[in-house]
Amino acid sequence: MDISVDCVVFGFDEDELKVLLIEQKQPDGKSAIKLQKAVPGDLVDENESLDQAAQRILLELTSLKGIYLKQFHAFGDPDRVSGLKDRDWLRSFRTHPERRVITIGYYSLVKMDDFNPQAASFAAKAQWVDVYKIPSLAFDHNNIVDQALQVLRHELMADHIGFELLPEKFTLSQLQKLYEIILDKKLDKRNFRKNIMRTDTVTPLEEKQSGVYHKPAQLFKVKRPRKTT
Amino acid sequence: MDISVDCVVFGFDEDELKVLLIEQKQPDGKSAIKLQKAVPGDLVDENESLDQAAQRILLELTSLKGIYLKQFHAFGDPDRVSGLKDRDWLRSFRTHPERRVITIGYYSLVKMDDFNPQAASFAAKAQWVDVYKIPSLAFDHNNIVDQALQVLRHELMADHIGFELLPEKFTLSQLQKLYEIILDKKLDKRNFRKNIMRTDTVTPLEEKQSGVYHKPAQLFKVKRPRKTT
DNA sequence: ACAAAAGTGTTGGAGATACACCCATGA
DNA sequence: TCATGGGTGTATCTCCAACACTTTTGT
Repeated sequence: MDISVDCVVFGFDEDELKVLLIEQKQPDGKSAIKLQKAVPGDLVDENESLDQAAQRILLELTSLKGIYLKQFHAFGDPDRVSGLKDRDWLRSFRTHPERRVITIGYYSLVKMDDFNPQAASFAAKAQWVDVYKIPSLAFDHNNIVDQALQVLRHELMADHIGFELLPEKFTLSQLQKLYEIILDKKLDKRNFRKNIMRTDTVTPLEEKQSGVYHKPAQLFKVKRPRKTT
Repeated sequence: MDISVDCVVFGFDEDELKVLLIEQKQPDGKSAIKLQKAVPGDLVDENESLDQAAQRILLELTSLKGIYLKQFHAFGDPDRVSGLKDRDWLRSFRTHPERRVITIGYYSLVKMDDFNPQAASFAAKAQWVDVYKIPSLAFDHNNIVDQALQVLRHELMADHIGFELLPEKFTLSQLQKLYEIILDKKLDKRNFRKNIMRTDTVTPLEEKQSGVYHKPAQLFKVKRPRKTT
């Protein structure tokens, strides 16, 4: 049996919660394979831990280190790879195409700001897709993304990890919008601010927004160093 | 690489929260191997899902079906099997002793009442151990048990799964004691009862305790059918 | 009658919710 | 000066914590 790791990478662009999807790689020489979109993932190497494998995948794809990354579930149905297109792809791409693959799901939070500069280098193979408009994906990846989103919602409330998706400097309105989009419901502005302040994870900078067409907002940064798994 | 499933089986005996431990099997013919205690587990078969593997292990060991069972974490450090004794055991017992093994951790809740009748058949190889007095275990099983306990505490509060550890009929005092032992802190009797009643998961039976040396307690049963994963 | 656990309500404080107006800026 | 989002406080209610005495049974 083979073990792989799949990473559901979340990003946020002021307006939408996004997931990073790749096109499956085109096997050399063959071109008759129908490619599908998928979540980035790879087989675990002989000498790396699961966490390391997830980091490696993320690093190869985004050139970013020290990103929030967390294991959330193992997917091991014998028929999780059952689609015809999935099997075609495996046959032309894997050294052991018939081997069963069990995958460990990770989810990851990246600041799209840090990310975009690098985008050109892999733009052809990776793209951000609105989490609420995900197309049909390879293997059982739709299921994996769904579960990742559930876990993200839960951990957002429990551990206030939302900052991981925002730039270093952010306004409370941006933060609130992030919460609203992830949780998919509206929040009260005053109560939201009280709550965030009470968690004591955020400090105001000596700096305000500029160049906006309305009263400029106070900028904040995260207080405590953030966890990286 | 091989995949195994390990089950941390919790039980409750009115007084202590217990974990089911087995002695590692003695390989035929060889007797120089030092055996250690471990959590029950086995390699995943070619055609079963992870959940099925966990159920199979539990069934073989306890003859019980329909038990609460939940995946909680994958353990995949390349050196999670590093002890000398662990390697000795693998060498004499596994067909591919040097293969790396990644294990998926499950935890399970059983009613020790249902369980005890069968005990004789495997008493030699399995035993209940107080979760707060666990000896040194094989592989990384101490770590696995610790994490299972953390998850159990969390899910007890979130989903009120405590009933799974009690007999069909139970008193509120038993239930409270269970919570106190799992959470490792005392609870207020009146507040506890209010809380449980508010969850609306429990109904009184037309029956009371008997044969006790004090005021007999009302017996309750679970209201909603319990989940089995 | 006594020992042992069962059962039962109230009060005070903290946290959650609901809600509306003035402010600073760029156009 | 106007349009736009930024920023702020209070009243109410619900939830949680603290706390002590009476009841029923077996011995």
